[in-house]
Amino acid sequence: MNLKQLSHMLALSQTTVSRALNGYPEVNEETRRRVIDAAKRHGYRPNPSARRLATGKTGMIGYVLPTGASVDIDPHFVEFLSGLGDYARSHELDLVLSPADADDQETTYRRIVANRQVDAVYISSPRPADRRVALVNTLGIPFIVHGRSEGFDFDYPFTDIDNEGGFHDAARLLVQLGHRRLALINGDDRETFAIHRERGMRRALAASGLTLGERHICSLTMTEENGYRAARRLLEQSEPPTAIACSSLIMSLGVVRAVRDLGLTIPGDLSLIAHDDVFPWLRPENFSVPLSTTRSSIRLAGARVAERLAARISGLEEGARGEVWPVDLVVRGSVAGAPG
Amino acid sequence: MNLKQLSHMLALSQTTVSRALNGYPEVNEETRRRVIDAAKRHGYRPNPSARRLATGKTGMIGYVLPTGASVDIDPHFVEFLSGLGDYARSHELDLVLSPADADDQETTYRRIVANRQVDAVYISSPRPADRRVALVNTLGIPFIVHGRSEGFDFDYPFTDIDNEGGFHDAARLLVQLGHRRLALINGDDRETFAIHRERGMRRALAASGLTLGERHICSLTMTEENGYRAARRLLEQSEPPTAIACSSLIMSLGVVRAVRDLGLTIPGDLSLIAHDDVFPWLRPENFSVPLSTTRSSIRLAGARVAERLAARISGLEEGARGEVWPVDLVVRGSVAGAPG
DNA sequence: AGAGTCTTCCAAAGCGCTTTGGTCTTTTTG
DNA sequence: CAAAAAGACCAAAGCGCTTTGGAAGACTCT
Repeated sequence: MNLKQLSHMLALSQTTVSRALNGYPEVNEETRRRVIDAAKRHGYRPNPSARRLATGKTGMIGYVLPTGASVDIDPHFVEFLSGLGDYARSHELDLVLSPADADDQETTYRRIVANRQVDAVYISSPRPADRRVALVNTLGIPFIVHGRSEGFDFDYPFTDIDNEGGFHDAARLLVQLGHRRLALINGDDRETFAIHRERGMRRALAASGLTLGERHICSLTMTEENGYRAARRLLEQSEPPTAIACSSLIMSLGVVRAVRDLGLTIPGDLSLIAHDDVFPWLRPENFSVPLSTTRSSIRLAGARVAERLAARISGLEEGARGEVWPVDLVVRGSVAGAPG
Repeated sequence: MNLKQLSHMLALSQTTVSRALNGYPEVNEETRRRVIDAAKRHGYRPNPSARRLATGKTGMIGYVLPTGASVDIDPHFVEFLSGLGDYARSHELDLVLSPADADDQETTYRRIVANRQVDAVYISSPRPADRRVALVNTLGIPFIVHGRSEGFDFDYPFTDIDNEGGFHDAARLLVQLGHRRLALINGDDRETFAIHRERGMRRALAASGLTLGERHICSLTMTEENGYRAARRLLEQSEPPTAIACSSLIMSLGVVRAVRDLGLTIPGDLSLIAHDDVFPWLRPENFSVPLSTTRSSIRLAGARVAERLAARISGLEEGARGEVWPVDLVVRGSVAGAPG
C-alpha cells in the first residue's frame, strides 16, 4: 500500500493525502480525518526510503563505533545504550552504529554525513581538543557530545556529569577523615573525564595543603586486572596511601582483591571510594565491604542525549548549551578515619 | 557530485556510468576504466538513499533491541557487538539498532521488514519456540540466530556454541574428582542456552547414576547479586553441594563473595566452574582463586554472525545450516577433589 | 550480400515520497 | 457589490539512483 494507491482510493491527490498525514494546515479537518482513518485502516506507512530521498531526513541517529582487533568496547556503552533506547523507542528513532577503524574515524564521519545516513550523531568518551568534535562541528550535522572536550575556539552542545565536583567531594571527605596520603586510580588520562577527576581531587587536596604525588596516581584502561595492578603498585610503596579514589567499579574489584592479597583490610588500612555508573549487574552496596561511591547513572545520560538529539533534529533545540549533571557522593562502609 | 553531473562530464549516459561502476559486463573495459577513474578523482559516491529507493538494498543489518524501564541490556551484548563491528567495518556494513518494547518486538520486526530498513537481521538470546524466529522466517528476510531455538517444524540458520557439551564436560570432570552433590547456578532458564547447560550437566550426572535435585539448581538473571543469593541458598542447605557450575563470570563474583562470607574456601570446601564469554575487563585467571571455566569467545561469534549475514545478503549462503562451536574446558585452581 | 549476433551505449521509466506553484471556490472587506 | 484574501485542493516536478527496452554499429555466417 503506497501513497498512490491510498490517494486513488480516497479520490484525492497525493499532495493532499501527504499533507493531511503530515499535519500541514492547508487541508480541511474533515478531509484530514478521512485520510488518517483510511491510512490506519489499510495500514499505510510511508516508505522511509522514499521519504529519505525526498526530504533528506532519515529518522535515525548515528554513532561511529571505534573497532579493531585491539579495541574493546567499553561495558559502559551498553548501559548508555539502554538509556538511549528507552527514549528512542517511544519516538521511533533508530540508532545506526557505523563501525570504523579506531585510528581513522574521520573517514566514517565524513561518509555518514555526506551520504545523509543519519539526522544527528553523538560522540562519547571525548578527549581534549577531540578531532571528532571539531569535525562534526564543521560538517554541520546536529550532534551532542556525551562528556566534554576542551580547548576549542567554538562552543558545542554537550551533556556531561560533574566529574571534577564528584572527585573533589570524595577527596575532601577523605581528607576530613584524616587521610593525608591519597591516591587515584584513574581511567585512561587521555580522556577528559579522567582529567576532570584528577583535577577535582587535586583541588580538594590543595585546599588542605596536600598534593597528589606522581607515585600516587595511576591511569589505565578500566579492567579488573588493571585495578589490581594499580593497587599493588600503590600499596607496596614505602609510604602507601591510606585512601584511594578509583574511577570504576570494575577496577575496584581488582583493588579489593589486591588489598586482600596483601593482608590488608578495608576500611581499616585503606579507605576506598569508586565511581559508580550504576550497572544493574554489579552494585557497590554488594561488595564484601559496601563500597562508597560517586554515583551518576550513565543510563539516564543516554536517555538525555537521545532526547536532546531528537530536539535538535526537529529544531526545538539550538545553540551550544552544555549541561553538567551533579554527581552523588554515597558513603558506605568502605571509608573510615585514617589509620594510626 | 551526483550521477547526472558525473555522466555529463564524461559525455556518457547515466546508464553506462552506473553500469560501469557496478561491474556490469556490457560496458567496454576502457570506458569502465575512464569512469572509475573519474569517479575516484571527483570523489563520487552514489547516494545511498537513492540507491535504496531504486534497489531496496540498504547495506545495513538490523537488530531489534528490547528495551523498557525494567529491561537491562546484557553486558554480553557489547562484546558480541565488538565482534560484529570487526567484520562489518571491513565491509562497510552498518548496524541499525531498533529499540522495541521488550513485550512487543513483533511490531518492530514487521516495521523494519515492511519498510525495507535493513537487508538482514540477527536474533540473539533465543528461547524455545521463539516467536521472533518464527516471525522473521515467515517474513522472509535473511537472518541468523545467535544461539538456538527449538521446537519448530522448520529449520533455520544459526551459530551457537556447544553449551550442552561444555557443561557436560565440566560436570563430568567434577564427578571424576569425586563430587557427588553438584549444583547449577544458571541464567534465565527460559532461554535455550540455559536449558542446554542444564541438560548437559544432567547427562553427565546421569552417566554416574547421579541427579541434579530441584534444590540444587538456581536460575536467575546473571548479576553479581543473584550469584551471591543463589550461592547462599545452595550452601546453607542441610546437604550443601560440594561443587557448583555457574553460567556466568559476573555471577561467580557473587558466588565467591558468598563462599567467603560463609567462611568457606575454594576449592577446599567448594569447587567452582563458570562459563567465560571472554570479557577483556574480567578474567577468570585473575580471580583470587583462579577460576576454572568453560570458555567460548562471544566476540568471535559476533564476527561470525556478521560474516554469515553478509554472505546471505549477497546470496553466497543459503539454506538453514546451523553451526555449533566447541566450548573449551579450562581447568584452573578453583576445582579440586571432593572434600571428606 | 543479406541475415543474424555481439558489443556498446542510451533514453526514459520507474522507486514512493515531498514540495512548488498553481487553480478554483468561498469568505471577508472597504 | 466588486476586489481582495483565505481555504481547499491538485498536477507535476523533483530527490538520485537502477533497470528496461531498445538502437546503432561492427562482426560473423551461409
